Amino acid sequence: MRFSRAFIPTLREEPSEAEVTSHKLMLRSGMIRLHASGVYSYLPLGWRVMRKVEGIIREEMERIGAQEFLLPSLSRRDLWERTGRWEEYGENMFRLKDRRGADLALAPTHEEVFAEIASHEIRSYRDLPQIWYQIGTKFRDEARPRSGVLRGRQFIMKDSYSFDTDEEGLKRSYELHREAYLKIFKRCGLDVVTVKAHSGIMGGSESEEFMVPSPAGEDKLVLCGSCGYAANVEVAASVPAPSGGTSRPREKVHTPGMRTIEEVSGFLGRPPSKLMKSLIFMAGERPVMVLVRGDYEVNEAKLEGEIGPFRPAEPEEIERITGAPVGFVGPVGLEGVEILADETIRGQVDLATGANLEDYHWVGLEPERDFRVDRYVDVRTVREGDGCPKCGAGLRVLSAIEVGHIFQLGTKYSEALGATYLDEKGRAHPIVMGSYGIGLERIVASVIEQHADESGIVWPISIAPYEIYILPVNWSDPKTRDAAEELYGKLSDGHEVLLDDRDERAGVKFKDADLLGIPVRLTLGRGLKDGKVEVRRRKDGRTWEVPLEDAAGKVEEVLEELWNEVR
RNA sequence: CGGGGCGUAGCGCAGACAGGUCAGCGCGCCUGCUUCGGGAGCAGGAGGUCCCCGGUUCAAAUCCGGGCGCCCCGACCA
Repeated sequence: MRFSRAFIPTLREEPSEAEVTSHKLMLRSGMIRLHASGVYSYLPLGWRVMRKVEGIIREEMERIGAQEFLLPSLSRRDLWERTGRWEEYGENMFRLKDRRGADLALAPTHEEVFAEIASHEIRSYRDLPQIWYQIGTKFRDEARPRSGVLRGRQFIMKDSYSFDTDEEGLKRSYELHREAYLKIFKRCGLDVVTVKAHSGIMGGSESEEFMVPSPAGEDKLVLCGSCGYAANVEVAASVPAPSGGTSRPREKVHTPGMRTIEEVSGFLGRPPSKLMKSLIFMAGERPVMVLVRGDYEVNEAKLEGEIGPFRPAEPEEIERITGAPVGFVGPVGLEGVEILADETIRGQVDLATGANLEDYHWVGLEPERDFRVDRYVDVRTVREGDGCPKCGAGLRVLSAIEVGHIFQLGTKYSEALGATYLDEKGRAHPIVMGSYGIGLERIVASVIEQHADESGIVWPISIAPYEIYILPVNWSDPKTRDAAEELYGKLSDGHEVLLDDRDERAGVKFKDADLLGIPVRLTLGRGLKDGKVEVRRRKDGRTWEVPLEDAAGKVEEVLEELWNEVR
């Protein structure tokens, strides 16, 4: 491609709308433009990268025997009602009506649609297993799109679905995906961490996420540096830091206006770890009190696992249930409400919490001695420095981007949609399903987050929009031009080459070349009078002066090394 | 959905909380000359419904009301 004819609208200044590195660079390099909040147009350069990623994914999916489909984005209401997700997805699903008033959704994912096909077409155990996939557009009306392409309302995903006769088969399909995913990320030049995850609205048992550590990420990842334990903070366990204290009789103290942990802690002169948070949640109509040590937060994903869907109680409800206003509630003497205590409360002495009386707190509390605990559970959010649940070493908490998620769904969808098969004895069983997703633009953005410097993007060779950037310093000089044209012709046979034939100053070309992040640059400039050209590697700036006639060979050599890094 | 910020030329911004002499700056774009290995210099030039609608006023980018859009924090989220 000749730069003079290419549509690559680079920006020399940072667009004010962008915050994170990948977003800024994707705009500046002319990969994308905003169309609406969370909705982007892919310009040629950006689309080239997306297609490279798509190609890698497709190869690895085909390698595990997956077959490509293309399913519709418009989806019938009744299908989603049969699995309960028409309701469950709520505001996050784009909905529309056709001219007859029939309800349709823009599909946010395709479990239902694939499962429905399976329900119609798969009849016998002989038809199984199957792995089906597609690469297509998903729609989710996110409450807050952000970080450019990282959380969009319209995005491209590779989603696949496995269909097996039993759990054992599911595990095999799941493992195939896990390995394929690791290859895909490796080939895209991404370092990922695999973590245990929360299944959420997808349902099912086992689920793992593929995370790219990055400050731009929205997820929190818990990592043990010594044994390798890794989990999403939504499900991570830990050994809490000890809090000490000595047993004493309980005592009611006057704490006028002291409601928050900070206020009570300061007023009573005791650390938050010697306080106890007493929180009221509503699981449907049923109130539940949750107790957790004052220096920890309740983890909503974990709590949902214990009590099902819930919401925090309203202030009026809290007062009705405990007789005290928010900030002064506690478990002592509380009847008719289930009391769950986080493990951080077990065996504690001298805790302080609300006395169910305005302006009063208890101190010196001990669980079971002073208040009832119906169940001990793990519902706290892990903190940096907590002990690893496996080896006890200190845990780290990092931000990360979720680039892939794999689920062992089981029979949730097949049962709801009647997707069954007949076994050898003619008995019907629900098909056992798995579902597996990779976000394409998240891969692209993550790669930029991991591979960029002050000057711009540093593409891994495998997904670079072009492999070689030929930079003739002075395009109006005939000798330079001839040499550039010759190399362009030679290298274009087998490679994707961008020839900067613009009549621009050298500085402009260098800046653009760095910004675009093409892995290998070939500069034709002052050395040319001695028959020399310069080969430069984008990632580390290493350069080689070589005779013009050896240039193509040297480029091939550098490219080969770059390819070796992503194989 | 709560909180905050913003919307003026293609991009980045000033002007507004003192209404008029306020349609501005830098970059980019076009023309010419010079320059030519890290976002050139000089000269000339094009380009704007000041987000939209309504109101106040002799007069509105500026004040008031309503709306739309974008970004950030939080809630939310496979």
